[in-house]
Amino acid sequence: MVDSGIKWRDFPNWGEEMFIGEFQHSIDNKGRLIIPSKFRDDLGERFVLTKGLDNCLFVYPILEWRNFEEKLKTLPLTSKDARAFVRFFFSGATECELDKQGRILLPSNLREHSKIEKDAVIIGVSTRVEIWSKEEWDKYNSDTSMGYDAIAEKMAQLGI
Amino acid sequence: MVDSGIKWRDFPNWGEEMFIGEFQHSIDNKGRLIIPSKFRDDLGERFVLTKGLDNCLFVYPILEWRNFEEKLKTLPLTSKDARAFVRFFFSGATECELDKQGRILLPSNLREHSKIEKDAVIIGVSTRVEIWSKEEWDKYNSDTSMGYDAIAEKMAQLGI
DNA sequence: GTGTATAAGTGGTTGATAGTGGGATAAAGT
DNA sequence: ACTTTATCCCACTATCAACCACTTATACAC
Repeated sequence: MVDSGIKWRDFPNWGEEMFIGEFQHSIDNKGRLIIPSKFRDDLGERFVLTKGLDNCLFVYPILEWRNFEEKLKTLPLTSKDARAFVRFFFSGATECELDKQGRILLPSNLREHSKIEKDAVIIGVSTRVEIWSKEEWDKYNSDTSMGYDAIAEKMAQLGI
Repeated sequence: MVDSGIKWRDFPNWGEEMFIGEFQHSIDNKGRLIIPSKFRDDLGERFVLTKGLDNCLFVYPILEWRNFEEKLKTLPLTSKDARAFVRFFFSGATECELDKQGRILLPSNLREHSKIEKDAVIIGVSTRVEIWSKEEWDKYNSDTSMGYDAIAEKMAQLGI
């Protein structure tokens, strides 16, 4: 087989990327945040950052986002809830690009939403990456930390 | 990542413009408002500005507006609500153009409708752009912000 | 282990562009 | 004609993106 020079990872979200792991980085004084190198290939050159649930930020590869967009577009303009839902995600989204050092610039509205002051935690969650303020992440983990028994029970319920 | 020369726009499903993001600008003393540069290309030189729902203004690229018009036309003339809905959008509509610095002049009836005094928030919402008074946007977000549980539920419904 | 090479992470500088304000000019309304 | 409103153009400033230099961490050979 001739090597075209094109690798599967040149197609963001092509294969079965799965984001895993937890990384800690801090925001520099210009609002830039490093994306861990483990995630860079699978996110691609450009990806979408949006407001997420529980005060974190979601990072989606472009194709994943387009998929999401298409679904949002089908919601009716006449429903008040739908308008709020759609506004939340679209207004909270930014397309971003890595600089040559593998960083992105966090827009101020997203920084506010995620309450990130200085230290951030970046975690891989299956098809997306999430960005948390360290404080919020710690709080979340202590608040919702189920004991291992509880986790095991939940897993059993889900048939794992 | 190695640049394979393959760009995202080479993929199908690129075409349609999608507005995303949140920007904040103020109206100058001549009543002019900056349209964020990210939106300018997709809006084109001339576009349609009209009254929107929830006390904001809608901005549609010409093509999207025609689309929207077609949908409005299909509404039954026999329904009182439908007639009001149609009048609302048509009567508020103005075609406008950017000046060379990328600004528009807000007609006074629309300025009144949106209650914009000084600070405005411009957000991308899928196929349209919305213009809010900062006060109204903040109020909207605190009043109607759906809880994360509600958002999560909606996401689940959409299969995201 | 130690030393070296490579990659990842950090910080600052600079040039380009977007945003902002205002004066001059033109068009429109009275 | 005169006032008002809108458009054009220029100058200034803030912000962002590209670039460069350096430090720290990781991988690998010996």
